[in-house]
Amino acid sequence: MKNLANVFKALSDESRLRIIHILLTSGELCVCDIETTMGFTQTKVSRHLAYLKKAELVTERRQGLWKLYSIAKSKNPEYKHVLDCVSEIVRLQPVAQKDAKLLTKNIKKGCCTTFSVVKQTSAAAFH
Amino acid sequence: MKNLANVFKALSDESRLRIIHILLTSGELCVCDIETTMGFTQTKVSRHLAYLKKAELVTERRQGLWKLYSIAKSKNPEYKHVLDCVSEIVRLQPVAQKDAKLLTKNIKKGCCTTFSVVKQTSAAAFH
DNA sequence: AAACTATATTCGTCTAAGCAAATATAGTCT
DNA sequence: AGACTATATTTGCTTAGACGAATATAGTTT
Repeated sequence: MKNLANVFKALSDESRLRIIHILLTSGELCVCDIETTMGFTQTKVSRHLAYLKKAELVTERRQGLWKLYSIAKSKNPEYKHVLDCVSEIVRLQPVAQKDAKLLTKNIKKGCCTTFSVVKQTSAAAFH
Repeated sequence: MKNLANVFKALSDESRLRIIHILLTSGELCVCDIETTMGFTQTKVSRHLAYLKKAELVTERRQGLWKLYSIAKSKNPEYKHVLDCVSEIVRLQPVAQKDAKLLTKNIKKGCCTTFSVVKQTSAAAFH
């Protein structure tokens, strides 16, 4: 129960809801992509991601110099259900739609240029 | 979006989740029933109910000396959906099941004796 | 090794919110 | 009106958390 309360606490902040939304729509992102998309400072994004990770809503993997964050797959189907509800709601919010647009624009022009290269290289390496 | 964050903030406390759960299972309760069921002080229950009311998760109506609280019907179907998910999850928590047992016991033996009478009388008055 | 880059953590400050004890309010009953 | 009862609010205290600025860490490149 306490755990459930903690999950909601993690969701009780507009910045974190927006981060969750863009991670849901994009799959996986590095910190600086989130920074530029949301117009937040590095500290702020990093702190919120740490909070989400602690609540086990998000996981991270290292890719060279970058850390790639994505939505955590919960073992608990109930939590997954809640997360789905949340994303349904968040998706409809005006700020979230603005974020989504900015995100695709950033990705198209390669906001994280250096990383894009790495990404392609490493993706190629898997084949 | 801020509103959504506020809803989650209201859900981010174990005491409030328990209150929501017993309101979901019981329909409508006065403050002292919640007090005795949960073993909380009057101040504590009242404060949390005020918080839930502010978040529009709960409504209240006066019945003589008592105030009866119940889960608010949201106009927004999305929120209702979230609430449903929440109750599904909360229902499975051990504390919630203990609460549920205590609640039925309290209601059976008429924890709010004076009110039970009023309730019957007023119920009778409707026919 | 040293410079560099992406991300994390610490520090100092401010606000929100949790709690119990005490007090206030609003209905009810005599 | 005055005693009484259920609920709400205030007070004083303590802790969590949000923020930016500064600093630390860890991996990379030369």
